[in-house]
Amino acid sequence: MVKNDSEKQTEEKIFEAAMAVFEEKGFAAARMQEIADRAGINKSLLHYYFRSKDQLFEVVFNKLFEKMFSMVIGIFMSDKPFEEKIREYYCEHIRFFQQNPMLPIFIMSEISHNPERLKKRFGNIDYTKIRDSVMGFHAEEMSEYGIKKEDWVQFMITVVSLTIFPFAAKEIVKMFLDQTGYTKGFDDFMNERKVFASEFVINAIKHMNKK
Amino acid sequence: MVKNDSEKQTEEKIFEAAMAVFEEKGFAAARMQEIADRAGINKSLLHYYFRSKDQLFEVVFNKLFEKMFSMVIGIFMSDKPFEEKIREYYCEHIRFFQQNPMLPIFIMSEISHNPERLKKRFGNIDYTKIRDSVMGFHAEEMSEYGIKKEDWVQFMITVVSLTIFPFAAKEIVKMFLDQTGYTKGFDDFMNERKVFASEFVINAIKHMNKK
DNA sequence: AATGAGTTTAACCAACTGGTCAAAAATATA
DNA sequence: TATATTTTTGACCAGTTGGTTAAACTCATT
Repeated sequence: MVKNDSEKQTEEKIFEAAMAVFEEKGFAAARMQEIADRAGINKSLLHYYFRSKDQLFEVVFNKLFEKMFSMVIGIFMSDKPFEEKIREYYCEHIRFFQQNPMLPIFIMSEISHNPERLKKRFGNIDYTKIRDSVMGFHAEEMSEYGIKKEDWVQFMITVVSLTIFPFAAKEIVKMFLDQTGYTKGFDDFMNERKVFASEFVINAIKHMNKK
Repeated sequence: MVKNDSEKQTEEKIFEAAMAVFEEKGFAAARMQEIADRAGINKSLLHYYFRSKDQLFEVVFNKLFEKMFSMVIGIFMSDKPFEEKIREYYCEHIRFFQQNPMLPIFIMSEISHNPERLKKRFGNIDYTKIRDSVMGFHAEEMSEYGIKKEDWVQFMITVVSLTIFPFAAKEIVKMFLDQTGYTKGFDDFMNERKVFASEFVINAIKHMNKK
């Protein structure tokens, strides 16, 4: 099978349309016809390039999961000083999700409705290396800040929660902002959150051993 | 129309089955036939009691949203000392979601896929009273802990994030626990989180004004 | 120009899905 | 018991959905 330019173009068009529709509607509510329409091609062509809806979804899901995953664990892979790292992370992290606001809810929703997909994805990959590098790397800082080793995962989940949740619950937060008379919009709120979350986390860990 | 016992029984059976199916599958993937099966009745009977799928879903959604909402803002309505309040909140909050693990992702997913539902629900309700009582009530504590008034919403979102996110991303967290060699299960992790989250938040706010 | 492999399309299909309806069963009313 | 009312059911329907297929089109190679 010789892949020429036009094929790659078509496949990409389909893939991008599929990403958009799946992310927007979720698997169950997504329609193959709509994907075809947005890609500007015939519906049969979807099945020509990707055999079935499930198969197309799987490719899309893996791509988007990778996108999200690498962003989320990015912080724990950098080698800057801890506090600087935190500030920089929240800054980048929030900026990224401002451009991909539906990504968190899409990933979480699809996984919770079909956990097998996650297991299938991660079953054959060995994350020992990443884990060790991440955990080993931060060992000094952990003890320096008084975070016990067994609380390491708690801490990571905590850091991540502060940005992902507001995006996942974006509409609820927006309503809340309205109700409380916040005049600026969601984006401004999240921009302010870059600083708030950083300072909050840094304050918390600075005094963990001074209980 | 005289409502006798059997009617109420049937209606309730339908309602509970609908709650279960909708919460488990989400609106788009939920099937009226499955709801009927779980309720142990004929499918036509669904339409007899609740005209359409949309209507049945709306009732279920409102019920579940109320359930979640009252739990989430519960903390901000109590009159105990701040730190005690925080500890108690995380304890109850996590215990509650351990019994309703799908609730957060269901609410967030459905709202993000159909924000109009939220607006419809809250459009005609005046939350000024709640807002004022909550915000007015905590005014002293806010200043005492050095939380600026404009950061109040940031703080609330932060507190709530720490428990809701791990449940919404339950499967991902579980995978993460496996990967990092955490031998105990998700429930144990969340039990430990009751303490971790409390101390984390308390540490953070204790030193907010001592920057 | 003829060939042939890869690409795109229109027409079509079987299964599913929410929803209807008239009849039957159950229950209340007289 | 006879009648009216409400509850429950099975059969059915129209629209939708993922997927198939055979024919048509494109285009490089000969």
